[in-house]
Amino acid sequence: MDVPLPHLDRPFDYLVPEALDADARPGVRVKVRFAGQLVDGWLLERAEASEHPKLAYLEKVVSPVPVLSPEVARLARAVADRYAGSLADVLRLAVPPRHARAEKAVTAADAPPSADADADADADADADADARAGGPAEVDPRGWRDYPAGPALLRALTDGKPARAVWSALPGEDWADRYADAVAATVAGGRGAVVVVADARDLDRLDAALTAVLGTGRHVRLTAADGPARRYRAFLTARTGEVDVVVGTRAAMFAPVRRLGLVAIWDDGDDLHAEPRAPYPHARDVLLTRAQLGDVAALVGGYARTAEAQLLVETGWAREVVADRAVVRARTPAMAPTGDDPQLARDPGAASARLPSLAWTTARDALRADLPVLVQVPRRGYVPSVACADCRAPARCPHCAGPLALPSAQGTPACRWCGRVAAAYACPECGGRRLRASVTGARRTAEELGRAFPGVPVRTSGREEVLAGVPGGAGLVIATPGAEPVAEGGYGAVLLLDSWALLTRADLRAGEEALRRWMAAAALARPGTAGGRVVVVADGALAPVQALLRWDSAWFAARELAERRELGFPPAVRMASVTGVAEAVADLLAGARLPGDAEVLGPVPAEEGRERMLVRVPRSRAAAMAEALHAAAGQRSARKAADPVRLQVDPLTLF
DNA sequence: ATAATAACGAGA
DNA sequence: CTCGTTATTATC
Repeated sequence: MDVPLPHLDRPFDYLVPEALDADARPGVRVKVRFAGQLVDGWLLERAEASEHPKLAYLEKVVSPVPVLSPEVARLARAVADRYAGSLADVLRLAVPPRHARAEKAVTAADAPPSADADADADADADADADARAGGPAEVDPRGWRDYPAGPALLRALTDGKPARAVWSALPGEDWADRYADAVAATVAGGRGAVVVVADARDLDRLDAALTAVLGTGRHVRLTAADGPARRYRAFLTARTGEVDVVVGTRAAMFAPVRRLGLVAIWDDGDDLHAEPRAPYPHARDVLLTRAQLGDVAALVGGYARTAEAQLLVETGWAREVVADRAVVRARTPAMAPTGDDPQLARDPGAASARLPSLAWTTARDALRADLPVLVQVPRRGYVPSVACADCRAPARCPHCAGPLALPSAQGTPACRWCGRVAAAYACPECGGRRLRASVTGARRTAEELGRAFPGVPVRTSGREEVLAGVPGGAGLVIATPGAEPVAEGGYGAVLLLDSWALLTRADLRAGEEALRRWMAAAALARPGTAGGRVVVVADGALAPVQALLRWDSAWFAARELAERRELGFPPAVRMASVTGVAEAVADLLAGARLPGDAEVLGPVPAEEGRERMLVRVPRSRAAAMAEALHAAAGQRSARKAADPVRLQVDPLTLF
């Protein structure tokens, strides 16, 4: 039933009229009379009989296309259960809104949707038989040879084995090519694949890599950004079994793929992988659930490793695929931190750009060698910098003249470049002591750096315009995190300027996120042996900085996970947040039959007028907690409690 | 939203 | 005890 009310989150039986008998197959959208009105629903299965005494008739079948595959139906139920949500909410995410014209186009071109699209088991058996007969040829492992476990992973994919890998990509790695290899290996074994990436740029890159390996017509891209018609069309192409490889952003995580053999996610730490609509599932977890339910291989990869991925490794659920230290060392650019740089601003050029001296000389040297330089700066609005409230002069660090910024509304201003706290700031222009927030984005930084290096072309890549790539040759590229273009031949230097802003965020994942962004940028530099250098403006003693310098995010993730175990934070435990007005939150928790070892923490203030409580249980109690919260939400919705409560399991931010 | 149903209380 | 009204709850 396509109603989000939690107390109606169960199947209902209907009679099928003679006229609809042929169309009324599992997976079709239907309309039924429910509580007096017509509502949308899903036909989950046909049955001979019903327990229910008086049944109503199905009103109509919206479309004879069984858009909901059995595998996805099962997955959606599991995801709803994990996230204390309703099946209807998950199905809304899993099946894109119907687009009649697109449907007509696909089903007309295709043979009418046949039942054997769902004959997954039989097809699997065939594929397995092929594999045993020594049929599918091994695909060339190419770059996977750099990782000792790589070739075996590809072999397992071709053999249709449910291998599970956590992959730490080397700097400079062409991850899209490696994912294309993994997909090709799966396809060679007669199975399909679903690959999820964070944004459109990553998708374009993966799409191109797949086209190079598989040719055209073997895969389809599925993303909400392509618009409703194209999205639905792509969805149907997969659903009808016309293609069995789907790549996309998180909208693709539920993509129906015939004979699914591999689910993969790239850069699972990117917060774009978290679905913002109820029940807020994370693409990584949806894909892993899918792998678990279906005997499907899973690949979780990134330059940086998340604590969640580390947990997969430590519990033995997945195997790590990492390069040997010698290979890592050979591929890593020369890295240097510049925390307390005594040389600061002595150089006239550095002074004009207000850059730490090491950053400036590194950039200068790369430009002289006719190599491009990447400068990573904070996203506009991400961390507001501050100006004098009286004369509007930008507030500068008394030590290094870097921009001051406020970590939060009530925080003390500190320098974004050297990290020093400016507790007793006084404006050098007018002596004012009050500060106001202002914004210094990538553009401003670009102007300043452009002046420091006259005659060098300056490009910016950020929110408004994201560059996919830049040519080799001397040039400055100013990019916000996640928008760094790939440089032909690699960057000669990468400067990471937003360390302070990243590291001081009051967030459980601040360190992990900083490392993730640094590694994503540093990965675009040439190896140290080819002159590539990375300067991170941060204290070299900090753990995330250490991890970057050694290119060892596995070490950092293990440390991070250990810390979260100690503190009792996800993913070491399962948490749920309950958000709403105070009475509603209290009401829901009072009605929830939580497992005995559940801890209720809070309240912490949330958006205006609301508060947030956290429920924490050991991972073994996760299902029971979700069930209890969902049931409690059901009780509330059944008695039409006025104030809504938002339930989030493993919310991305905890504070 | 709406209909069935339980609960309640006043009057016979 | 019955009838009429109101709260409750299930909705095929």
